[in-house]
Amino acid sequence: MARGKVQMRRIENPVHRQVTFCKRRSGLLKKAKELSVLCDAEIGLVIFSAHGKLYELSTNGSMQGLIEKYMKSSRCYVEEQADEKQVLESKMEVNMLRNEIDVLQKGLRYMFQGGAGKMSLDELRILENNLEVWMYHVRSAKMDIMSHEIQLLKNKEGILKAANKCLQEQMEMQYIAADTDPTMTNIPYPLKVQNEIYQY
Amino acid sequence: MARGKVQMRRIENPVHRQVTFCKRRSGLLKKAKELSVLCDAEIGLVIFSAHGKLYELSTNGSMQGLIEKYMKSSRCYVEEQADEKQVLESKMEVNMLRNEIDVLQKGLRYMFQGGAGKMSLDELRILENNLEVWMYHVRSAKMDIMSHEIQLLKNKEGILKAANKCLQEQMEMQYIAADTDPTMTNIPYPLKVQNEIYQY
DNA sequence: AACTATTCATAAAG
DNA sequence: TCTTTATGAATAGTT
Repeated sequence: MARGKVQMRRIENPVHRQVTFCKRRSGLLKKAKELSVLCDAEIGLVIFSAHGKLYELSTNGSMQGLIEKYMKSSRCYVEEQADEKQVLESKMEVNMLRNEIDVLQKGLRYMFQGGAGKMSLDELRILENNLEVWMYHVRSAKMDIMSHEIQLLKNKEGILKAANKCLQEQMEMQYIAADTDPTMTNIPYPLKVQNEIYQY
Repeated sequence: MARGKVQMRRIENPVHRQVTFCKRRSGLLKKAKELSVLCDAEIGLVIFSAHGKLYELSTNGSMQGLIEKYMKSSRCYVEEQADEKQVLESKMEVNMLRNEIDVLQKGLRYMFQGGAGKMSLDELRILENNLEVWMYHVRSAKMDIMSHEIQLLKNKEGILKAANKCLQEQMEMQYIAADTDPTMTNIPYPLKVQNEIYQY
C-alpha cells in the first residue's frame, strides 16, 4: 500500500485503526460486489467492528436466505432441519393425538347412541341405565378413595387426641406438685380439637 | 486493473469468468483476513460460485457462532426463539393429549371390566365429567326420538278426528233418512278422543 | 474528507 | 493451472 508497506498485525493507534477500518471495509464491500457481478457469484459478507457494530452485504436476496443456503451446503443444516423437523413432528403428533381422542369420543358416542340416531328408544333407555350404573361405579370409587382419606384423618385425630390427653395429665400433675395456678405458668394450655373438623 | 479498465458486468466468456473468479475470490478472502487482523474486526464471508460451490471464511471461531451472533444483532433471532418456544409448547400439548387419551382408555377399560378401582381421584373426576357428557348425548337422542313420536301421534290424532267427524255426519244423515233412534242401530257410536292423551 | 505517493491486485498473455 | 507483466485500483500517510 501507499507510503510504506503495512505490517500485517493489529494497528495499535486507535485513530489510525478506525480510519483504516472504514477505508478497507468499504473497499472489501466494493470488491465483494464486483466479484458477484463479474463472475455471477452469490456472496454474503458480515463484518463486526471491534466495538460490535454490524456491517453486512448479501448480493442475492436476503442474508437469511443465504444463511439457509450455507446451512444446506455445510453440515449445520442437519441441526437446523432437526429443529424444524421436530416442530413438524410435534404438530403432527398433536394432530394424531387429537384425532385419536376424537375417534375415542366418537366411538363412545356411537356406542351409546348407535350412530346418528339409529338406536331405538328402548336401546337408548338401556344405555342410559348402563351409563347411570357406570356413573354410580365411578362415584363409588371416588367415594371409596375419599372415605379412605377420611379414615386416615380420623386415625390422625385419634392419635392427636391421645397425645393431647397425655400432655394434659402431665401438666395437671405439674400443677399439683408446684401448687400454683395453671394460668400463671408459661406452659401453653393443651390443644382442644372439635370433632366436627374431622367429619369430612 | 491491468491491460485496460474492466467493465462492471458479468464476464460473458466462461473461461475468462472462471479465471477472474478464481483470482478475485482469493483476493477478496485475503483482504477480508487483512481487515480482520489490522482492525480487530470479526468477519464472515461466504461465496457461492455460479455452479454452487461454496468458499467460506470466518475469522473468529466458527461460521456457526458468527451466524448466531449475526442473528442476535439483526431481527432474525426472534424467529429462532419463537421456533424453540413452539417446540416446547408442542411437546407440552402432546403430553396433555397423551394424558387425556390415557384417561379415556383407562375409563373405557374401567367401564367394560366393571372397574378395578386403580384410577386416581383426578382421573375419576375426568371420567365422571365424560360420563356426564355422554349421558347428555344419550338423553338428547332419547328426546329427539320421543319428540318425533309425539309429532307422529299428533298427526294421527288429526286424521282420526277428521275421520270421526266424517262418520258422525254420515250417521246423522242416516238417522234423518231412517227416522229411527240412533241407539237402536248396530253402528257403533263415533269415537271421542280427548286432547290430553296427545300432550306427551 | 481530499490528496498523493506507493503498493497491491489482477487482466491478459505466455 | 502457474508465471509474467503492464496497468488500474486501493490505500497509508499527510493535509
